[in-house]
Amino acid sequence: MSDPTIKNMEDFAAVSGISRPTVSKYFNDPDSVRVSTRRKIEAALKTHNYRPNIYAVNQNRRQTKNIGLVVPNLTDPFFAGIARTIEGLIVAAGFNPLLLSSHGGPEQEVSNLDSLRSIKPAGVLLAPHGRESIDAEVAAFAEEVPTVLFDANLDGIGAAFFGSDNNQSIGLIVEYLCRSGEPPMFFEMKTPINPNAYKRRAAYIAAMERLGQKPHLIQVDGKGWGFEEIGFREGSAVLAQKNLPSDTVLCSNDRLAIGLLSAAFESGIKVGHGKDCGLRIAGHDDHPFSRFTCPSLTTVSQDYEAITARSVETILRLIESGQRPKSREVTHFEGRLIMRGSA
Amino acid sequence: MSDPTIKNMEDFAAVSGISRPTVSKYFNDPDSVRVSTRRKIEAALKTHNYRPNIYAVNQNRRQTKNIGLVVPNLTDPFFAGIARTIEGLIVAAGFNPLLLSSHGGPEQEVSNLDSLRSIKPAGVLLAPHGRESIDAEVAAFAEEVPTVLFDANLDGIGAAFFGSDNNQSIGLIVEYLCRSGEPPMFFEMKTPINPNAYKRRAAYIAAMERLGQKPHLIQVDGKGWGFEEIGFREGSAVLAQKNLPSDTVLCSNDRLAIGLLSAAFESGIKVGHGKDCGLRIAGHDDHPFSRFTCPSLTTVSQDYEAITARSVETILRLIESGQRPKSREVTHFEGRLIMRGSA
DNA sequence: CCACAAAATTTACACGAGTAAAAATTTAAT
DNA sequence: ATTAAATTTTTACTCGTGTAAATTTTGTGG
Repeated sequence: MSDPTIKNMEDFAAVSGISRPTVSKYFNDPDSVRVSTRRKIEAALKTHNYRPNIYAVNQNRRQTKNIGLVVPNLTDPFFAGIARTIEGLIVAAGFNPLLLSSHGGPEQEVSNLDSLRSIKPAGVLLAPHGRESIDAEVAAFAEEVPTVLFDANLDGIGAAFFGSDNNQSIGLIVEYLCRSGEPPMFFEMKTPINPNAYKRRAAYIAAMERLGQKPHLIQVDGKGWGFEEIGFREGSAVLAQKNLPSDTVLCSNDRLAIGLLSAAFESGIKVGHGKDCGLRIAGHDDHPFSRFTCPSLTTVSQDYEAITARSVETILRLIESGQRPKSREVTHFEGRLIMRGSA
Repeated sequence: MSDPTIKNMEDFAAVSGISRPTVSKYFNDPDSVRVSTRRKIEAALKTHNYRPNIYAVNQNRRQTKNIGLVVPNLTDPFFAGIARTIEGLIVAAGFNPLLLSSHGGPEQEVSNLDSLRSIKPAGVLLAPHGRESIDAEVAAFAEEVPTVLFDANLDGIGAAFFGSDNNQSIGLIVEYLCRSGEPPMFFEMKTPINPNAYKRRAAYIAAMERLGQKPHLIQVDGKGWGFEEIGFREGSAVLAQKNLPSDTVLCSNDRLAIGLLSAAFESGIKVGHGKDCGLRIAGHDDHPFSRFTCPSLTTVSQDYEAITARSVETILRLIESGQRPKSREVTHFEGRLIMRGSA
């Protein structure tokens, strides 16, 4: 199987009885050679187990087959799931995904983009942190490399954006909560790390006002990605004060809600929409674990199939066409209400 | 900043006033050149923003600076956390981590190793699925590339293994559960996907017998990595039958426990060690979310700092020495009991 | 069998470095 | 200033593949 005599394409071409340039052509597109020669090559491939040296290939190709994929935090199952899906789509398209996580924060996002630069990717899919401080660097990168943003938008940066319609999704759940009980307060971090959080805050306020309700923001301290911890710690403090204007809490995301759920449990407050419940809690994102909280979490699911599919399609089209799109496409997909036990 | 006139090391050497071979030397080890020339190069670097072409570099270097990191499933926050830690250590050592997840199962593990082959990594850290069907392929890979296994051991494969002492950790929690209430039943999948599960099963039986208790295995159906779902679905069925020999359940891992916790909640069974509780549930792994379940989950934490640190150290030493170790090092780290609300 | 198009071969150069050997230069020590 | 040691420069070759141009071979239709 492994043939130490075959060190390069030259050797392999020899044993397969085909000239090297034709073999090279075959590896770039098996269908570009005559079937008879293709069969010869593939026969030789079976006995001799050769593969082109990736580094030599990429040094000479005008374009690599690499597509970078940068997510803000792989430790968050939401992004892990998205990454997995996107990776699959990229592989299916015959490209090579390169997964990077910016869990270190915006600085690491920049450093990730820098790593990608040396890989010379054909394109990049980026879910940005969205800090003003680094937006300029992201913009510069997107000028050099075809880049599609997803999850979080940065105005005017990248060739396209695909994400959720926070306005619609938050509106959806606010309406549901108002219809089915007391109007919700909004539980969030004072200075959220996730750019969508700001949109959700605004969407909450807008929805409440649309419904003739007075918005009530509960903005807690805490930084970083330890949302459950923050939701728990700060939630415990919030629940301790007894003069809250509502018994319903809409959390900026499911992970905060999971922490708050835990805080309520520890505080002996029963959560749910039963008569004996003292608190309703809802989230946003339909986090993989939110089906299994106690009680299960009412939330809004993002249409991440659409987001991933369209993002990949777009970057592939961009790569194939080899040119910038005339206009920047911005698409927000609608969320779906997921009613469960907690609200 | 970006200088279109500088296309390669030749050009850069020209503007920095240093010869190309010396510049090359600098990039391979900045300390290998005289300080005066280093300063010249670094000055030029600031104005001209050049970096060596990775593909050309790797084509000619005897060794790449790439270290592959393969985990069974990045969607599992436990592995996501480990991957993050290991990535940091690899970067700190001046290497370039390449993260791959085998969520597709053993077949994808093989395909991941195959992808790594073309990257020609200096070394690989692998947390294997451990299916007999593919062990041979993993073994073959480990013969070609310096490989260290972690999390799950495969007999005799790879240069070293670092993982948890399931025997100790399961013994620990079984003893605790026996001491503090009814002896536990063991809740697990009939045919687990995770190789550690088999060790834990055996460890449970051994611990129970050591304590003079009769082991009771609850082996449920289900396949794949949807542990919470399996724990919930099958757990609901188990909890429905009222003639269980014990009110205490030790789950093979935390994610199953999370599902079971959810099942208990839905069934109206209160979980915990209070007098009014009908069920105690414990897990294993100290999953990032298990602090926030309701009630919080009693479990055993793996010493994953030690596992990650030693794994990285070992692969680095292996790479540096450039030779196979005389003997295969196998190290099991002890777990720590994490007592919380659920048991 | 001929003509013609399609595909393969031959030849040759390019890519962007690593690296080795000999010659020239700089540095530090005497 | 002299000398030896340490660096740098010069020169030249290597790695493995992409790719282009000219030439030859193969396959197809009439």
